[in-house]
Amino acid sequence: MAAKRYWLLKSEPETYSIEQLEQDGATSWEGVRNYQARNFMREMKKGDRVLFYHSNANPPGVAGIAEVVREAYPDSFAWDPKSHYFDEGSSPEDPRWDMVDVGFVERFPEVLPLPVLREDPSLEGMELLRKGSRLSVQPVSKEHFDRVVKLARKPR
DNA sequence: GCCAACGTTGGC
DNA sequence: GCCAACGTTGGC
Repeated sequence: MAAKRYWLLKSEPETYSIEQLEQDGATSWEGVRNYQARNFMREMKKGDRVLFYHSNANPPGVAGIAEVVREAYPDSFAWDPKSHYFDEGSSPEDPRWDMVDVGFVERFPEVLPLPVLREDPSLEGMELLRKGSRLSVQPVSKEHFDRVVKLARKPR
C-alpha cells in the first residue's frame, strides 16, 4: 500500500463549510473545474488526509481536517444543465471532470488564519502561501500538514 | 468593491 | 504557437 498523502481543499464557507461537513459526516467534492486541481484529485487515495480551507472568508484559513473516503469518479454535476457546475463539454459518455468524496475528521477550535500561516517560517514553500496561488486542490507535504495541525490545536 | 494573478479561449 | 481579451479566484 502506498504511503498516505496529504492535501488541501479550498471551499468558500458560504458554499460549504467545515460545520456542514461535521453535520453531514461526508460529502461529494463536486465543482472542481480546473485541470491541475482535477489531476490532483485523481491522485487521491482512500485514507489520505485533507486540510479543509475556508476561502473568501473572514478570516480565510484552515478550519479542520477531512479524509478521502471515495477515490475519483466522474462529476455528474457537469452534465446537469440545472447545476451551477454545468459544463457542456462534459457528458456521461465522455466525462471531463472528476470528484472525490471526503469525510469529516476534525474541526479546529478556531479557524487558523492565513496571516498566522504566513508568519510561520516552517511553512515556507507551502503552495497555499505562494503569491497569487489559486489552486483549490493542492498537495501538502507531511511536514507542513503536521505543522498546520499543531498550530491549529495550540491555544492562541 | 478593488484588483492582482491566473487559466482559458479564440483569432491570427 | 503567440497573445489579447475575457472570466474567475480570492485576499484585502
